[in-house]
Amino acid sequence: MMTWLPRRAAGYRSPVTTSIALFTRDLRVHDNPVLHAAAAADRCIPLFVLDDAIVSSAFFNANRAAFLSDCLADLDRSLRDRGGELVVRRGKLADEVARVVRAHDVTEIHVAADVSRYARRREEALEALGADLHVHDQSINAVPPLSLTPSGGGDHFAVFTPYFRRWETMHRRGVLRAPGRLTVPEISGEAPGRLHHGTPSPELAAGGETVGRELMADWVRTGVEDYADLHDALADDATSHLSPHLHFGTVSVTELLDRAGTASEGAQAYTRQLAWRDFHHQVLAARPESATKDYRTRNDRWRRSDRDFEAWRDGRTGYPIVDAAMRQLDREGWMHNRARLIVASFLCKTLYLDWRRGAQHFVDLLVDCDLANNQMNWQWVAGTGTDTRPNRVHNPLAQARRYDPDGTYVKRYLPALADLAPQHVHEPWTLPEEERKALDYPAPIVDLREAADRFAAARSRKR
DNA sequence: GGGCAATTCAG
DNA sequence: TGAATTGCC
Repeated sequence: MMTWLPRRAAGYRSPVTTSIALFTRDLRVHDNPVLHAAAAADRCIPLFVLDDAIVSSAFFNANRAAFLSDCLADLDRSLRDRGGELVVRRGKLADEVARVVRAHDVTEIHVAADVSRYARRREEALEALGADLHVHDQSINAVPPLSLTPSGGGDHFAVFTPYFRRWETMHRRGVLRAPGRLTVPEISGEAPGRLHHGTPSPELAAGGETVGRELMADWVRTGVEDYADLHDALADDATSHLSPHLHFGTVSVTELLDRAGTASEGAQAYTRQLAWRDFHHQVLAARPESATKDYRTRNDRWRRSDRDFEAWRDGRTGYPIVDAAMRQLDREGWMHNRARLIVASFLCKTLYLDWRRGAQHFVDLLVDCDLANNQMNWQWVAGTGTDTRPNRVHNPLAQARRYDPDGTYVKRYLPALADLAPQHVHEPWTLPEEERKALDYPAPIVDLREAADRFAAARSRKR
């Protein structure tokens, strides 16, 4: 038998350093601590593993698969511009990384920190591969979950405002440059193919860092200053549309906060929204069971009506503001934030159906769907979350008149109502009999007065 | 400085 | 209504 030294035998030092930059939810070359550090090695392998565990989970969907495909293709182009490429593998993450480690004498693995159980296991598995593991600042939040606790004790904040006061005082790291040239060992040479995972929404936005950075640039230049005034105006759609980019890390939240600044009222309001994201992440990190269980139960005995749920899901409730929003979700894989609030409240408070069903439908369609934000916002609306006013009900008509006064938003997604005057568009049942019958639009499935009474009665009975 | 009541204020 | 902070001992 020939003498053969294991590569990682004690005392052995490879003459060259070879790193893996393992991309996770940071699919960008700018302001990426992982890539920045990994690129300092002699050779660097930018790697993304499409983990079977994620692809087969109930939290993956066709829209996120399509968006992710865009992200990987764009990342590959950016890396090729720098002399590198993106290596994409599919399978069990640790196995795939191990294969690359063995095949290319990898000496160091760089990855971003993350608090989810999945991510902690990933770290353990990477630790066992023999190369030095460098876990960098997490990229998902501006302030990492569980790094702030109330001064009076407790492992997390349960109310937003005191959290935000502390959040604002936290130091943020500086924004990192994209690496210049990369030296990647001879490896695969093939651009990542598209991932097929069902049919995406027809008007799904494109993904990728290039698109994300353009959106960010436009947003900080012309959008954010009006955010305070316009963020709830449904028809204007004057929100950033950056949520899927924040989810996949094609835009860095640290860079975004830096560039948005706090000069205008709009920038301050927007910063607050980004802090809500971190707030929800720290709630779910501390109470992971809140993804499926009431954070604070109100002992609701939710109705179980498939008929009502399906009418809501398919945009056939007879309330135009609700139905338009559900059509937007179907068409774009995205929904205006104010509309999310309205439809969620309609499901939980008006129809009195379980928030989990609604949350799961969002998970199934939203391109930006983030578990912590989705579940905790649903719980907030349902009154089982961190809202300190658990009985608050959003009246869909009041919301519609206030945030879509002339019905432009409703008409955009419900062409059947295109010719209605503003005073009828949100309540087509007020039209004269014949005109109403001529509309291809259903009658309301529920009476708001009765629904409010039902909710109040259910809540008072159970306290 | 720990523990408690009072106070403040919340998407 | 209840969480967080503040003020008091």
